[in-house]
Amino acid sequence: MNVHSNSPRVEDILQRLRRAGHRITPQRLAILRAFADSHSHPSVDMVYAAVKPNFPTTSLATVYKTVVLLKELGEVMEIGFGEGGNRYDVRVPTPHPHLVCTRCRRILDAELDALDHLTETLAQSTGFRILSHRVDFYGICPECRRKAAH
Amino acid sequence: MNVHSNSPRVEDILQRLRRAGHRITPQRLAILRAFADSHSHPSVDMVYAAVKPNFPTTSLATVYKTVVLLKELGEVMEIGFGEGGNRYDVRVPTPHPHLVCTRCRRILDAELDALDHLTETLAQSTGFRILSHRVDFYGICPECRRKAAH
DNA sequence: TTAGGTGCAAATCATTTGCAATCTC
DNA sequence: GAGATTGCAAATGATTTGCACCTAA
Repeated sequence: MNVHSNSPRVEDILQRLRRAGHRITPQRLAILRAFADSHSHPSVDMVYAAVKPNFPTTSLATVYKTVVLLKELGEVMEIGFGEGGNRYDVRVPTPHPHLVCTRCRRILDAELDALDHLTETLAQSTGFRILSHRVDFYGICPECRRKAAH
Repeated sequence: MNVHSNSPRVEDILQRLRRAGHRITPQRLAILRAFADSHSHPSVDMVYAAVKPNFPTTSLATVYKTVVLLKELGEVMEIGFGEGGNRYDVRVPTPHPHLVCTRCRRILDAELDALDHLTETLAQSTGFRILSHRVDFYGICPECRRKAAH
């Protein structure tokens, strides 16, 4: 992705930012691009590291503030991890299952059609009004398994 | 539960502590009891608060150190929460689904027989070796729903 | 022009750690 | 008595906040 074109997802967010009365600063644009370009689920530090080379004056605090803003607008979903900081999903900012490799720390999206049905069953049997979920599977990704086998 | 008898779960853990060469200090005993007595999934602060009245000299650091020890021994499972600290499960210290009330912060265990089958399907379709999971449903518990309806 | 945004540095909050004093085995 | 454990206080690491300066609209 070159520096002068935005992905549809970035344009999308930019539009909503403007509509909500927020300003498009060069820092924000760079942070948005870093988020959208990241095919994994980046941490704040990863985004910061990706932004700094193109925009050396950007501060970590600004990345954090931008993340807060994007969370408020629902454009980013936070996945809480104890170690090494939270990770974020800009591509699919709604609850969905993840596959987390505990070796390389990569996070992949997973398909699990059965989940909706499961949620409903659980709601009925417990009386809970279920509004959201967090479904993460931890293990070793195919790549790391291959490496481990020499 | 009075101060002089231990639940089977506490006796269980005490035995394994001794067997692993760890000492049974009064602080540890009090912390273990607080963990086991708590029918919800307590945070370190909750355990600390429960221990202090009976054992005023106990320090937070000791509670933390005991938690580390219990985690290492597999007697306690940590459930990571960003806000307000992690929560712990001593009763069922292996991965299982939870129902989390976002209003009263209560955490309940859930039954979900379908999960094992689901995990296996996911492992096959993705090539991941799945070793663990974290399945949490967030919502409003029956009690909080009742209160909300006057 | 002027609110909103940035960046520094200091403040938080949960958790960990170093270490001398104190206990359990 | 020896080595593990405690408890204080200081260190850590992620995140937040206060505030003077800056800049997009």
